[in-house]
Formats: sequence, structure tokens, C-alpha cells
Amino acid sequence: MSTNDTKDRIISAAERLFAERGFAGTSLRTVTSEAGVNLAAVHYHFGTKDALLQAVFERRVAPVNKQRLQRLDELERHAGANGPELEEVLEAFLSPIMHLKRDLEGEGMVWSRFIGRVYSEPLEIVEKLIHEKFEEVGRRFVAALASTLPHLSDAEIVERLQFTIGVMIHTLIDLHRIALPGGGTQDRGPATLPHMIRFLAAGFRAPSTDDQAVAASKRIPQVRAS
Amino acid sequence: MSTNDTKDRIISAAERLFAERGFAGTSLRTVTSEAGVNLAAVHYHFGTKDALLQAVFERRVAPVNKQRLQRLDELERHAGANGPELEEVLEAFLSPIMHLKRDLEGEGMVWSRFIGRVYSEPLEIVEKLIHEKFEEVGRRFVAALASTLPHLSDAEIVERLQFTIGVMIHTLIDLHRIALPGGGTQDRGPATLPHMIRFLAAGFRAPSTDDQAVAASKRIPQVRAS
DNA sequence: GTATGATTCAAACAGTCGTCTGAACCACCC
DNA sequence: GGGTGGTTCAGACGACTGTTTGAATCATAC
Repeated sequence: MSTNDTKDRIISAAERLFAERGFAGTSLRTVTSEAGVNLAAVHYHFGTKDALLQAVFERRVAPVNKQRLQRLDELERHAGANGPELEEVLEAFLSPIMHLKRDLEGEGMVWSRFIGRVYSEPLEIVEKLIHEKFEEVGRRFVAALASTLPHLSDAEIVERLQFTIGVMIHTLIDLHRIALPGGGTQDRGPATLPHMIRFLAAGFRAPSTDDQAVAASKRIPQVRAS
Repeated sequence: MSTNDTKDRIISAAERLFAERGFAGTSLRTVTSEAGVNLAAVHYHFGTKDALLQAVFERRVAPVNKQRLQRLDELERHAGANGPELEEVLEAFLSPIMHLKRDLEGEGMVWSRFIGRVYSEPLEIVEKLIHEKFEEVGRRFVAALASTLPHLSDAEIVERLQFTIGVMIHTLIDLHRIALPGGGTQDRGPATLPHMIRFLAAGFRAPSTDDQAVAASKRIPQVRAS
């Protein structure tokens, strides 16, 4: 079927170009010429540019979120009385999207940049898409984290999960723009995920900042290096 | 002097609009009509749209970085034998940019979104600007963090500082797009900075992930909640 | 074969984009 | 006064934008 061929080629080209130049910075003519199809094919198959973005978005985000929930389900099934470990929950959340990067080999690197880029894009459609696609995932993981981290209030869990998303997005975009000595050039590749998890898990385990909770469990000693 | 008046009004309008709609999504005609000046004034004062972005960028980034370095200088002057605390270093890095948000009252919120947004924008100028404006800051803070965290290799310091920047950018953009229960609506405001610092400091103190270092100091016990 | 519906095509639509021009305006100095 | 240099102005430049059109082409079913 040549239909899906054209459709897929448009989506792939759009994914690649949106990742490189952003949504507003990419014209449909660039997309169609890169895909080797006619300009009008976009409007025949998708209707509008916004709908194309949505199609690009949904092609990969659905599998990622499905995998996240599957992993979490598995964790909760096989966990002991205390529930799953914090590191396991973080791994369930991060690894589906981080692994996509490697699994697709080339295409995946493009997509991870696309999602990171698009996430920062000031568009209503993006707002809507993210809201509806991540609602269940957000709810489930906040609950899982909350049961792993009873010393934190729900508001704190949410806040720290936002920090986690910040780290994730920034790692996905993978620009490492600030000139750090030795930074930006090397690609730590598959090791990045365990590094993220270790960093984030320690952050989640930090004492509560809620005034009440702080007053209650005055000063849990922190691990000091050296 | 009406010159600086026009120039400043253009910069302010551009800052506000870039923050809301991104660079590619904002036209010069929108900027000039919002600023109440003639379209050609942009090219008279700045030359090109790119140069305008640069001017917007530099107006605030220079003071922020200067403040960062001043704070770090002070810390290192008054520190004991062990050097400044990790939390103090993080505070020196984050608070100038996070406080701008409150200090400018309205304008500041706009700028913080601008910087967050622009940072994610796929433009060569942005690449160049960030590279040259943050080089010294990056170098100094990596060094300061390294002396505070002797258990980490330089590569790990850089990586974790990248995580920190991810948290910072995401907090600055302040969209909290993923639908989390109770997330996105409330504004924790001035409390956000201490929360970030606590989270990030714990992350930095997490054991090394370097294979050698891990082998050497096998398993530093982690603080467990509950 | 012809008819039918889906798909592709070149061409044009009305706007908007960043940029540039040349005249008008201004405050200031001689 | 006239002149000078910085600044603002309306208007236009060609190029590019997302979108639409109507005819041409294709595969399939009868």
C-alpha cells in the first residue's frame, strides 16, 4: 500500500526536521522535499501542519508510555511487602524513552531530540498532547513513588518528578550547550541511564522540605563524600 | 535620549514575545507593534533579527553570570579548610537566575521563560552565545564542585552539572506540562530554590558511577527513607 | 473493457516573513 | 539662519509561509 508509505515517509522526515530545527522553524516544503513526496500530500493525509505534528508525536509516544506502565505493573506484581525499589521505579519511567534512543539506532537519536525539542515548544497542541498522553503515566508514577518514599508529601513527589523530567528532557535534547571542560564532546551512551538513576534516586531520598515534615523528622543525616 | 528608549522598548517587547512564542514563532512586526515603534527601527538599531536575539540575551545574562562568579568568589574567600559547602556552591550557581524571576516582578518571570525557551531553541546564534557566555562560569563551578566532591571524577561532575542545568531550565520554563495530580497549578514560588538545592545536593553526593571508583569504594551505603 | 474511489500532481491562493530604501523628522552646533 | 548627523517613518522588495484547487494518475472491482 503506497498510502502508508507516503504517510510514513512524511512522518519520518518531519520527525527528523522538527528535531533539528523545531516546529516553527520547519516548513512543509522542506518536509515534503526531504520525504520525496508532493507538498499537497501533507494536507491530504493529515489536514494541517499541527495534525502532522500530532501524528509524529503519537507514533512513538504511545509505545513509550505503554512500556512504562507495563514495567510498573510488573514491578508492583513481583515486589515484596515494601513495594518496588525507588531505583526500579525510576528505571521503569526513564528506560523506555532512553532506550528508544539506542534501539532505533539513528532514528532513535532523532526522535529523542524531537521529543525534547517539542516539549519545550510553546504551542497549544503540544500543551494538549502532553496533557492527555501523560496523564495516566503521571498519576501512576506519582503513586508508586509516594509509596516508596513515605517521608515525602505528594506535593514534594510531584515537584521532584518535575525535576526528573527536566533532567530527562535535557538529556534527550543532548546538546550539552554550556561549555564545560570535557563536556559536549563525549558520548557516554548507554551508561547515561544508570548515572541518571543514581543521581535522581539520591535526590528523591533527600529529606523532606515540607515545613511540617522537617519539623517532625528533624534532620536526617546526609551522606557525605570523602 | 530617545535612542535608548526605542532600543530598550524593542528589547523588552522581544523578550516578552520570545518567551511566549519562541524565536521562530515571533515576527519582527509583532515585536515593533508591541513596542510601539516603527518596523525599520529594529534594523536600524540591531541590524538583523538574530542580532536582536543576541541583544535580548546579553542584557540579562551578563549580570547573572557576574553575580554567580561574585558569589563563588565570596564563598571561596570565606570558606574553611574544606572549602565551601556543596549547597552553598549550588546556591551560588542557581540563585542569581532563580531570583531574577522574583526580583523583576513580572518582567523577571518573562525573562526566566525566555532564557529557558531560548536555551532549547535550535539556533546557531544560541549555540554560539551560550558557548561564549557560560564558558568561564562552567569552568569555575566544575572546579568548585570537584573540590567539594572528591569522590567524583571530573566527567561525573560535568555530567551531574548537566543534570542540574536540566532541572534549572525546566523549572525556569515553568510549564509543568505533564499532568501530575496537583501539579502545574500551584506556584511554590520562593520555596522552589531551596527544594532544588536539596534535591540536587543529594544527587551530587550520590556514590560515583565510575567503574574504577565504584570498584575501589565498593558500595557506600545509601540513606533509605522510612 | 469501464467505472470508482483513493492518491498524487503542478499550480496558484492570500498572507506573512526579514530586509531594505529614500524621504522626513529631530535636536543640536556653527 | 543653514547645516549636520542621528533617528524615525511609510512603503515596497522578493522570498517564503500554510493551505487549497482541480485535473491527472493509480489500483481495484465489476
